[in-house]
Amino acid sequence: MTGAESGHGAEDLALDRQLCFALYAASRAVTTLYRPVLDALGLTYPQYLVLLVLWEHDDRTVGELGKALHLDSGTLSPLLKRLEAAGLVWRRRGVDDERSVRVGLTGIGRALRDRVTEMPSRIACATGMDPDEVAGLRTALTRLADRVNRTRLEPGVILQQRGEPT
Amino acid sequence: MTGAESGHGAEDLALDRQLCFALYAASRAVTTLYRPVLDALGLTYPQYLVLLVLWEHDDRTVGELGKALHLDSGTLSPLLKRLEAAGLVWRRRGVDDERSVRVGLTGIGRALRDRVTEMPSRIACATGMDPDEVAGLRTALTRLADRVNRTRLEPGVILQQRGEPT
DNA sequence: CGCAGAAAGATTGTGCACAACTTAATTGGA
DNA sequence: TCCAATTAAGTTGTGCACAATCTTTCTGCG
Repeated sequence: MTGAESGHGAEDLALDRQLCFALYAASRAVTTLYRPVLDALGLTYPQYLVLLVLWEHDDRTVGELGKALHLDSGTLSPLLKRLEAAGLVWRRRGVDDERSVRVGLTGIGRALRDRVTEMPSRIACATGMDPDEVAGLRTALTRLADRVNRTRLEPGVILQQRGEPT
Repeated sequence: MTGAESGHGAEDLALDRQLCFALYAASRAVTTLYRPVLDALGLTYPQYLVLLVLWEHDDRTVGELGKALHLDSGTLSPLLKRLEAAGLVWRRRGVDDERSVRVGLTGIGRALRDRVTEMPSRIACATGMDPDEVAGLRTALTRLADRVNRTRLEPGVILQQRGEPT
């Protein structure tokens, strides 16, 4: 004991002990890994994620894209405009509901898929983990995100919310 | 088999199978978890990370902070200016080397530490994971980031680099 | 019908990340 | 000694993230 300690949480604030920093650093590292490949395709990483969603299922609203990616229109609207300007997607107002905007792939956008089909295996190789490890880590992260997204911390108190939608 | 498949990577491009997206989503989810608490302190999440480093070891150069956080001066310079403007840190040119800028905590910056000592346990609680799980995930992420940071993907070829500094 | 409230996107403003470039200080030879 | 190369920060420009706000459209209910 070197001096006054408050009795808890004394040295748990070390950067290397924070799960949050490990997540933040790993996420940026993996994004950096994608960068040279995506640069060659004229894509940013978030743009690539949008294309992943559209390659799975075309012609979706901005809101549906946002739900899949956990992004709001403040992020997606300008991003989609850039994808449209690049000729990869089209955007048009919904016919039945003029409030919504539907987004879909152009021929160029659809064709781009063939240029990234090897990315997952290349990334997997770069991680140095075997497929089971990767799947396990992915599952753990997804469960963590799901759990955390149902929790709100008040500035002074811990609150758990929304165990079920009732 | 529904049609022509290139023989590999056919449907591995589903968003929910991407480790990169799980990382990206989990990282943003945890940052969002911190936000209300940090907002009350007038801090952003990257600013909080800088303070974590300084609370561990005061009076460091911008480069040292960058190495700890994997951030460059383009990110840190304006961030540190804002922390300085908020009265939490000081900045001054190095005495021996006028190129470097040393950064340290003010009394206010140091005192702020007492207001976040409970964050790690609150976050741990919000994750719904026991301490061993959290530690295991943190270790896996750190190893992943280390491994990935030693790898460069060429637009068409996989290159492994820097096994050891020789 | 008429209108209050809700819903879907778009816009605005702040603060990262990161690449590319600039400036200033230092270092290491020839 | 001198100067080319290196190093440390800072600056500039682009593109996310996200909060707050705004506009347009739709829905429900009197």
